[in-house]
Amino acid sequence: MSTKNPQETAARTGAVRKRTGRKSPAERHQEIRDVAVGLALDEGLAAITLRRIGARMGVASSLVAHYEPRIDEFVAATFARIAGLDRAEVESARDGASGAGARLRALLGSSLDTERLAVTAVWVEAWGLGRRNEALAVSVREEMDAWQELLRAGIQDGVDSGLYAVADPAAAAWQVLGMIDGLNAQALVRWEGVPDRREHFLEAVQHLLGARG
Amino acid sequence: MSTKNPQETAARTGAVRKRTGRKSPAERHQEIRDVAVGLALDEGLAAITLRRIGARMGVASSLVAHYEPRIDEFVAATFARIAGLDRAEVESARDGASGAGARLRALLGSSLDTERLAVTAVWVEAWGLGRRNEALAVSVREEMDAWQELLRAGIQDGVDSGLYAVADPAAAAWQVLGMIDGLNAQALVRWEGVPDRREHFLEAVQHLLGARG
DNA sequence: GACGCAATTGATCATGCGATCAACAATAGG
DNA sequence: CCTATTGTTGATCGCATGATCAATTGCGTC
Repeated sequence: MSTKNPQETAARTGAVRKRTGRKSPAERHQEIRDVAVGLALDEGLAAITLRRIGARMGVASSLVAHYEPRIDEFVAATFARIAGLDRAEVESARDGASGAGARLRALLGSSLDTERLAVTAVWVEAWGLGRRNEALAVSVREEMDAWQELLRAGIQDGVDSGLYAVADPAAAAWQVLGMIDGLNAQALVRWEGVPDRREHFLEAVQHLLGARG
Repeated sequence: MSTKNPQETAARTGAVRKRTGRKSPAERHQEIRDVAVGLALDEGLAAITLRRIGARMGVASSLVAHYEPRIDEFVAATFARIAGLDRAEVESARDGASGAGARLRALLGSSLDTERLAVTAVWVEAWGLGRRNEALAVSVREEMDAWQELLRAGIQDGVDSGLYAVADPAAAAWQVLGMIDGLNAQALVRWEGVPDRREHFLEAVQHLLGARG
């Protein structure tokens, strides 16, 4: 870039940027990313198209293409963003508790929160779409790894505290992750008629981890 | 139908039906259904389009449309067929064992069979597509209900035999189904690096059902 | 062996997709 | 104030989808 960023000049001159109209590249790019996240949460990953995003933000589809030239990778990036933010929320729920046992329970409990339904829908769609979008498949695997590590660390803490007796925390983490994904996917289709989801789940995990007492 | 079925006449006259060329409506319709199942297993539910099916069986897409006028319902029906056939296989595995405990183990074990990967892919895609295909969503719910009933009956048998102590077999069945779906979906993305899937799963279920001993 | 029913085809319409590019216009910098 | 940069548009291409329909042709029946 040989010219200075318009925003820098605006800041220097104290000019007020019009909210409508032309925006700085960084601003516009971020707006596109944000709109894509909202669109995916509202209508699914499949709704992420140049035209739908452009329409939602009142802009030509070609402008979206200008900032995101390869839609496949943009879909993958949007999935990663949604999954990452969601995971951060779950981590934050965990950090609200103290003690290895309570922390793991908070983690597991919030992972089954029905508020996460929209996110689960995105996950399920990503599993299916990953079949034909390699970039997305990569993002899905990375995000699953991150979740497994999150669970593994929580389980390991419990083992270190003498709460659990489990030979292979990593394997147990995969097992628990599978249960979380399955139960959430199930809730996506029928959230009714399956009482005590969390209760039974936590109990099953306790057994799985060989909880003492 | 005022005219007799061509096949009846062919049978009477002993004529040999040409494999290529014109076929009886029932024959053609069945062929279309079969091709759709194969296509979905090979390339996913999303591959079920008038043109893809027509191309695979060397026929005009309009002929497929003639027999299956609403593609959404045809996708739903194809999913139901795949899921139903798969479930029948799992039931058959169960019936190869005797005794409530062995039968349930056979059921659960075959449900995690890696040979079912293609079917799992169809399930995952159905969960996602069901969001915009109501007929498919209905089929998915029906098939999930059938699975839950399958598991519930197996668990109930165990309870009746005094093998398990579980207060609510129906709720336990949902729980186990969630675990099956989650672990299978997981295997779809990464079948490697997750050892002892079946082993740990069966163990977790034993605990969940309050197995004696 | 001719007739007529209906299985099958091919063409066509409207829609939506990603991608591309010349042209336009808003804005920063001199 | 004027110019150069560049954010932005609108048009267009090629492709795929579901749907529809008149025309064709294979085949059973009389």
